Amino acid sequence: MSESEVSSGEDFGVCDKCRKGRMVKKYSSKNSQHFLSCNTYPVCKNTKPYRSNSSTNLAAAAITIKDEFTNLFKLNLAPFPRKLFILSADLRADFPEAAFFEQTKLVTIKADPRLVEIPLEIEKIKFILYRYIRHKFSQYQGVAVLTRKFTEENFNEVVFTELPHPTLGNSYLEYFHICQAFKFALHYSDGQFYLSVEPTLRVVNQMSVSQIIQLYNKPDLLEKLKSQNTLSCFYYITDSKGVKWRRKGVLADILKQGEQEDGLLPILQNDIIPIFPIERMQNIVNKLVEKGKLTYIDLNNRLKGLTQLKSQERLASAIVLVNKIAAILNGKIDTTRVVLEKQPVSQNDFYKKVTILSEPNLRFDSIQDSKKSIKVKEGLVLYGAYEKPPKPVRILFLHSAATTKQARQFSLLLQNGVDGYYGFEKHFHTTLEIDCQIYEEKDFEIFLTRIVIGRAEGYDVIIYQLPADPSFTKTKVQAQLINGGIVSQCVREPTFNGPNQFTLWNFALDLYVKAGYTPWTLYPKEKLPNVDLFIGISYSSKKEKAIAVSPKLLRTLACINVFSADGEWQQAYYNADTFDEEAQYDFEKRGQNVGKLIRDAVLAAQLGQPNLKKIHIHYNKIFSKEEMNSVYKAITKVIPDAILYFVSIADNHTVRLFNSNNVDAHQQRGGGILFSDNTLYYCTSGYSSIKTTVKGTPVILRIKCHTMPAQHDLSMNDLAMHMQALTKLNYKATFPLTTLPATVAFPKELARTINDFRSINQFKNIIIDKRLWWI
DNA sequence: TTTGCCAGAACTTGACGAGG
DNA sequence: CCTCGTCAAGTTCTGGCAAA
Repeated sequence: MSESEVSSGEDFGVCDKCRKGRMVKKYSSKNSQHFLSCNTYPVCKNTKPYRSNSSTNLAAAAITIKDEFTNLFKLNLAPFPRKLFILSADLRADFPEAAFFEQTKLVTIKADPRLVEIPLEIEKIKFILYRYIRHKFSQYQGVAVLTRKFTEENFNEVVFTELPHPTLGNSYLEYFHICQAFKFALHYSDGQFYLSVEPTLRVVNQMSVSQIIQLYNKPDLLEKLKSQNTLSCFYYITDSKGVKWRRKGVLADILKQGEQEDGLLPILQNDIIPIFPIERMQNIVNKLVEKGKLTYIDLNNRLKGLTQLKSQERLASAIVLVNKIAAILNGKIDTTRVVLEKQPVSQNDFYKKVTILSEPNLRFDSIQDSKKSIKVKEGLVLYGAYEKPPKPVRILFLHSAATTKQARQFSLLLQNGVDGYYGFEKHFHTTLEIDCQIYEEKDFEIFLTRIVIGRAEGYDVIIYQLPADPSFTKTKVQAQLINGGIVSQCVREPTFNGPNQFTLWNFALDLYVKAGYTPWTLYPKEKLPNVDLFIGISYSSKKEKAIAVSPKLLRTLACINVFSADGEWQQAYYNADTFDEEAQYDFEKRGQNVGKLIRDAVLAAQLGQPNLKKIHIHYNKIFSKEEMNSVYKAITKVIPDAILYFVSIADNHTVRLFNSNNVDAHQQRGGGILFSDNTLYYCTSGYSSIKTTVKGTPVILRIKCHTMPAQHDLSMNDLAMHMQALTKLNYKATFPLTTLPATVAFPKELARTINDFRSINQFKNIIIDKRLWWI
């Protein structure tokens, strides 16, 4: 070491050589680089290369961003394609740029008299662009195209191996390649294409073959590979155009071709990238540690810490990636110039922005409408529940003999409260009576049967602790009880063993709701605009658990309605339909069934609300045309002038919203953007006046709406208000809000529960009105 | 199975094209 | 017409943490 080193004073942990000194960052003027060295120098001469932690890189990459922005980046096409053409096979050679469309329909943007013209469709152009981007990536040197799951060769994701991870930093790269992968999606809004970039962490163990040989300390890789039956490898091949392609199945190829005459493998060693599962990586690390080759890294632990990227980091990663993509992408698809802007799009750039909506009030008394609050717990504490039943809620608590003490204690706490939970009566204005009953393990079955036969006379809800025998599952017991008309709540021993106030709160609310009472409703004076009735539907599919040779795929359609009587909102009706290949309902004919089911819901709602007209149907997926037509047909039979709003609500897309003015650049609850006349991105789960903690980056909802008939007093702002309100109707927890509105969350759960019952052959048509028995 | 919210992984379906 | 592979998109499961 020369004298020209300058210590920066930063600490980089204990020296792994002498275990006495600390590693510090120093600057060498000789090679103008930073490096790490032990501060006991010259006693200990340990040095390490200094790799700048990526967070600083990312900060530098974070270009100036506007107040409110998204993870969308403008993709400009100039001139904007006006026409699309089909490229026939015999003309392929004349259009080399179109070669990458080979696996799909051959479509090119270039105009040429020899080409067959097809109508312009945005979806088609999006498809072409998507292909183009992937194609470009695969050509770019230094960019490895990896797969979504690292065991197959899909060209779905692109990984920049040289990019360090913001949290792990570079040091990790010495032993594993921590790859920053991302998902991207193309969007089209108002004449403009956007690319959304979502970074996701992928850990891949990529080692060159020479490293493997070193690792196993054996030169005979071939033999080694032969013994690794499950080893899954990628390798690169170079095609005639000099393009590097990633291919799977190196093992098969090697075994097929064998060693070549010169003793070399048929594939260059450096082109092989073996991929191990994490468990295996961990073993390798352990071995290296034993050999003293590296300090121990608890990979799983490190990964756990990485699972939640805050908005700021997430966006910074995205920007780094977009810069890379832009460098690769900017160019031409024939005559159309493609340019990706590196600046994230501001929310103002969209056709319309949804400003933060105020938090709707909830009503906590069915008689006096002055008893309102925006917070659930506050409202319950101050005013009690919406319904205040005159008779006590009666519970039967079944528990094992071993947990008698804890169960009794739990019951007392539920009744009398602890910390911030003040007891059942204080909050719901109804007493809670709990009878504890001990069961012997071997008698549980008999016990259960006896309760079902007796119809649990005198009890509103049964709480049960599952016996140790694993054949009794929650699903099984719940099904048996509900088939006998008994509403139940399962509880685990750790839950009632020393519960905290939150547990008690949620549990008490659960009992109150399951006993059949409404804890709160929306505030009637803040009537939701343009809606008379909400209906939520959801499908669930699940493989039958039967031992049968070919288990059937079970599908269930559940339907909930939430309707208004004089502006007050409550869940009031549910129904579920099951599909069976042979039986009454065939999934293939779901288009018809969904119509029938929703018509029933409308008829039920009409009893309390004769002048139904505007009906919103919420769904977690995209509606098919068939479904919409079927529903429209069925409902207009009952209400000829009905206006239907088909609202699909998705939370599994790649678009995120940010706001640089907030902590971590998160988007608050209540904000959103209008993407088009009928598409809204809206945040329901960020920080708000009633939510003080947020983890990771808030997931936002994508709300698409179609109306039938196509007439329009449709305002997406109204839909945003609906979401804001409906996310507060979750009667499962006193947590003030949920991401998904109750209209979607409840049917989802109902459909799943019923499917669970069906998968163990415990399904009957359950008719228990006005009880949310499945939550 | 107190709950929900972020995550990731593994799985499935449905649409579609290629090829027999 | 059928089968199979590919790809996009959806579902289900699990973990860790915090909730007023």
